[in-house]
Amino acid sequence: MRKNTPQSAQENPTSRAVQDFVDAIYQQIHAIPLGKVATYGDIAKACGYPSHARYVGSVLKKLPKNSTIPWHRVINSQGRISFPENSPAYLKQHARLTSEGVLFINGRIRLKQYRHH
DNA sequence: GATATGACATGTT
DNA sequence: CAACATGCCATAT
Repeated sequence: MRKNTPQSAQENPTSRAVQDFVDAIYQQIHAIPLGKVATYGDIAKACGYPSHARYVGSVLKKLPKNSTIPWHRVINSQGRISFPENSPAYLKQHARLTSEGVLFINGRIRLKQYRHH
C-alpha cells in the first residue's frame, strides 16, 4: 500500500501533488482568524498529510518577503514560537501575535484558548 | 544512495 | 514541568 505523501503521488512530471499541497498549506493558514493560532501539525493534518508538520515549517521558511500570509499565527505544539527566543524573527512573531490579543505567559500561549479548530 | 538538517510532534523519564 | 528520545519526511550536500 502506498503511503500518503505528496511525493508518492507524482503521476505527472511536474509533481502537481506537491504544488497542490503547498497551495493547501497557504489556504489553511489564511483560514486562521485574527487572534487565533494553529500548530504546524494542525496545518499539515488539515491538508491531508498528518505527518508533514516539518514540511509546513520548511514551506514557511521559503515564503517570499512580500507574502501576505499570516505566518505568525502558526506555532508549535507546545504553544511556543519555533524561533530562538529573542531572535529577530521571534520578536516579530511575538509582537504580531500580541498585537492581535494573544497573550504570552512565560514564552508560551494557551492553546486551549487560542487554537483554531 | 548515504548523511545531515530543520519555523515539528509525541511519548517517556 | 523539563529534558530526552524517537519518529517523521522533504531537501540539500
